[in-house]
Amino acid sequence: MTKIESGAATRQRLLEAAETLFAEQGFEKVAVRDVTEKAGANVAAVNYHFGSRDGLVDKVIERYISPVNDERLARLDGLERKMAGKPVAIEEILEAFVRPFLTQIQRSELSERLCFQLIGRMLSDRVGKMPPAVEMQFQIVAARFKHAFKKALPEVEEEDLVWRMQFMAGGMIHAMTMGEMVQRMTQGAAGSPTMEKTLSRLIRFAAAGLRQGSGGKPNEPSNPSLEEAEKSEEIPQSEFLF
Amino acid sequence: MTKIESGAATRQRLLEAAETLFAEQGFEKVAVRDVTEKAGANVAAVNYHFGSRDGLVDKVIERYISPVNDERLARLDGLERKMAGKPVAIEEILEAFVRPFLTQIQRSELSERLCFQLIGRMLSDRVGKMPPAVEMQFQIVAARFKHAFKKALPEVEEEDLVWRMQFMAGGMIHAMTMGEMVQRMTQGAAGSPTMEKTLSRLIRFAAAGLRQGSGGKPNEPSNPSLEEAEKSEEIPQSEFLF
DNA sequence: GGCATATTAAATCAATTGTTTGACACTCTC
DNA sequence: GAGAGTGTCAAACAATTGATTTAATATGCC
Repeated sequence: MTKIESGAATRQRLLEAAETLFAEQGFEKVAVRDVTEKAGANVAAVNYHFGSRDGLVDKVIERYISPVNDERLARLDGLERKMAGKPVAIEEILEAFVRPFLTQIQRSELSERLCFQLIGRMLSDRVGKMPPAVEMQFQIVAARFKHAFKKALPEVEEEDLVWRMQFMAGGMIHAMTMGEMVQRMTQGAAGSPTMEKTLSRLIRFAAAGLRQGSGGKPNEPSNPSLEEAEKSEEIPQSEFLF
Repeated sequence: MTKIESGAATRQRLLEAAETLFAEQGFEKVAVRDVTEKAGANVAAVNYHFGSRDGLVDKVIERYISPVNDERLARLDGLERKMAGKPVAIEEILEAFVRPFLTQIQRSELSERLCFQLIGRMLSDRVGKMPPAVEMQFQIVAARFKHAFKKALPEVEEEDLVWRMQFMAGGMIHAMTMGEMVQRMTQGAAGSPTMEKTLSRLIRFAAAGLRQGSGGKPNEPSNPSLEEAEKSEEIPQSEFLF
């Protein structure tokens, strides 16, 4: 009687239940039983379908982040092809970097608010614990966008640029994470004109911070004797992540 | 024999052990037993000294955040007194907002890296779960700094300003949280000239983002019919937190 | 129909969790 | 030196955790 729905149905219900619960309570606090109960499945279902609790978490993350990173790269590809060697405008790079999240939010079955929170949690709580495939995606994304920014801002030295990108990413993540803010942002019902406005606000903010007075003098003398000491010592693998 | 050290000694050891463990593993993952074991105390010690596990967490947070907020307000007081009614420069407001964290890092017994991570975790994982006293501090800090920024940027409308401050805070928090980055940042041994440099980088980035082309035209028309609909509907308590 | 496979349900496991208890030791006061 | 007050300790508690096992049941292929 209860088995009319065969195969992937339960798996799908588990994923959706997990997404909601993870968004609401975080990845750590929700128990396997909470997920299976909400999904109307058995406790063993998670372990059967995903191998383990961590397997479920990884799948949820992958389903949400991978399309975003794909779209990021696709958009950047398009921009660079369009410019044919010329540097892409900073605002356009930023849009290619951030807008895919809005695409994902529209694609998701979750409410905007929950979807925001879910992605925000992924980007803040799960740094360094992403599934390997996603981790590799981030590497590529980071490298590609750094390259694009470097081309658009040739006068900014690399270390500076990396930090500015880091601040930019932080602003983006923080805007997603903050519950109150998100609510305020997503109150505007359906099409979310407020979400668009927030996106453009973020882009303007980050663009200004990235170029910092367009030209940008070499950014203060600063004694290079001390800080450059062990520059290329560690900094092994991951460029950085976001 | 083992009881020579009376009273507050164990309490102190518990706090220090907890700080280290929380910094390394996060507030959720470390068990009471981990703390007591590292502190060389009994399992019951945490409940005896702090009432509960949450009590310990709150105390750790309070010890680290309260002095920061106090210094923030004191610095802003000083700046405003100095300017005697005139608006304070954005860079100075930002420094009053961020530098107290560096002060706290120097004050702490933790290594710079761990201290950074600990504060970063507080600001990202524990939003909305701060102890009441700290929560109230944040209210005041947010209001005071918003007022100062508003005065320094009279042409920026309030909602815009709030978002820009939010992005700024996000960049700051993210910079603290990112492990790799922090390591890279704090490699420069003792006096941490790199930390100073990072601070000034953050300030320059945020200042540029906050003012966005100095003057700043009213920031795109944008249809006000849709978004202003339910402006003063919710948004009850906390301004926002960081 | 019948067999192999996939999927569920119920019960159970072992481990870990935060917390509590009651006894014991120490310090200080009267 | 009796006794209150404060810390500490080993032990145990009840609850929850992720995971596994066992048997029953549905599904697909021949």
